Amino acid sequence: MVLERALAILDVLAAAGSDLGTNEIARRAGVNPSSASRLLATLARHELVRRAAGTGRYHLGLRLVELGSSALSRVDLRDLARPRLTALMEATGETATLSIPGDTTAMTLDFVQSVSSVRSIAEIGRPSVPHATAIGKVYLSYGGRLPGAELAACTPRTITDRAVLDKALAEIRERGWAEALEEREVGLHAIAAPVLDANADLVAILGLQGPSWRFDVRAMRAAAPRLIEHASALWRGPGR
Amino acid sequence: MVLERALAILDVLAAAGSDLGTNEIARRAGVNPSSASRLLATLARHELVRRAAGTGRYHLGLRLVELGSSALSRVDLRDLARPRLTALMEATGETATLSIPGDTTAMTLDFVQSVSSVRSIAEIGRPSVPHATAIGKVYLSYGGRLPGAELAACTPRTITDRAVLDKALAEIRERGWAEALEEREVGLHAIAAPVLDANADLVAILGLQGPSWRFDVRAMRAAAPRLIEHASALWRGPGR
DNA sequence: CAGAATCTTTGCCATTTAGGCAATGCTGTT
DNA sequence: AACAGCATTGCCTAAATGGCAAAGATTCTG
Repeated sequence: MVLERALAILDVLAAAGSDLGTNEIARRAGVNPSSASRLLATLARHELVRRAAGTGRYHLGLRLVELGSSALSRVDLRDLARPRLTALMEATGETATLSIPGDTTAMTLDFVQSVSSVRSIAEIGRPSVPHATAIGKVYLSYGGRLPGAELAACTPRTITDRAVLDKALAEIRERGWAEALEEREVGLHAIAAPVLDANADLVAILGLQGPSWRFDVRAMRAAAPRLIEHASALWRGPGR
Repeated sequence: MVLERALAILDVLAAAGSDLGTNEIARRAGVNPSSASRLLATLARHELVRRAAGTGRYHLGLRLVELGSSALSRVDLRDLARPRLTALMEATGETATLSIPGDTTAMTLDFVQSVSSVRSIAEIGRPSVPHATAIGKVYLSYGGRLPGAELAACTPRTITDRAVLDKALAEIRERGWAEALEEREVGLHAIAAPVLDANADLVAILGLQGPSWRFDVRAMRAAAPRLIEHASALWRGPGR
């Protein structure tokens, strides 16, 4: 039970943009201030959180950077995928991403940013919105479960109907790649393709994303075969 | 108490190179297997750890990547330092690093890798050995505390005598930069300089490192003024 | 292929520990 | 200067924990 609370506190701090005080944390995490105080003291002792020198407010600690980095480094997939991400970015001019499936969503592991001055941003450690992104739809198509029943609308074009989504997922399985047209963010287009292992289990997802005016439907369709090629080659990749 | 155990488990998993089973984790973390089993179940529920599909063994989970990334992003110092790291790397040809001080050591936040084929490796989220690295010595010189009394020898050239170290630290404070000559790793030379805020508190550390045959004492001395310049300019940097 | 040896999980129970309340000491604001 | 909000600490009860032991599952070995 204490773990849950500690986790809630960490989540609150992760979600907060700025440093927070004990009471504020307690309120947002739904725990008693006294519990928060004690938990924070323990967390601080292990540097999972850190209090700012002057204000006494808390933010996430460096130990988490260490643990996160350790969780990342386990996945040597990144080393294998790096050259492919670069190749994809150079071929299309758009940002290429590598994600891996988790229990509830897929998460960005690595990316190669577009060199264009107008580029779409990617961030390591950012989870996908399963039903509203190309990566997320690949995740759902190949075994990912959708926890909640309701589909939140991120933009006017987000798929919010379960039946429509299921149909799209089936299509993706057939075609081998997914697209998302301004479904998570207005002005952002993306495609994604699964990396499957010998058992046809989903081990990773390659994605491409760019501004909708440049990375339009034609560009997406044109890039898809190359994306699929790299994705399917990734598993067989060097040494594996 | 449960938090400590959970942390111990995470540490074990972070340290382990490969996935581990419940018993093995319990043994290494010094907890009862039954406790480990229950703790792991809780941790897995929150995706702090994840069990491999086939084997049932555990490794660190993606949530940690998210939290670590969140802890990192808080520090917009990276954005400020990026161009300086690049400039330093281009001027010297060696790997430039940005670290920030924690409670017990300094940690690498960002780096720009040398373009030379022979380059020294850097890694985000790696803590410094305080007494055996240039970065660590800057950390100690400007307020960092040294927890343990004993100084472990990483190489034959590591400073293991407390008095010698104290003298070196005093010198660093005077001179404004630190050096490490194969003290953490044979064949690796490094220098580092503090980034101080208005109160002369240590907010970050810039470092340069390279192979000893190329980044020799002369090259280090030559690079030092430029490093100091960037480090002291960083705090005043754009917008701040 | 069978027996053995681990490994993993779960029920059980005494003990420890956590969590809420309330009180105290602080900090910063009007 | 008074006050409101914040952070911390005793205290006590209730609940979660951790060790033991046993059962189920899996793997190794002969």
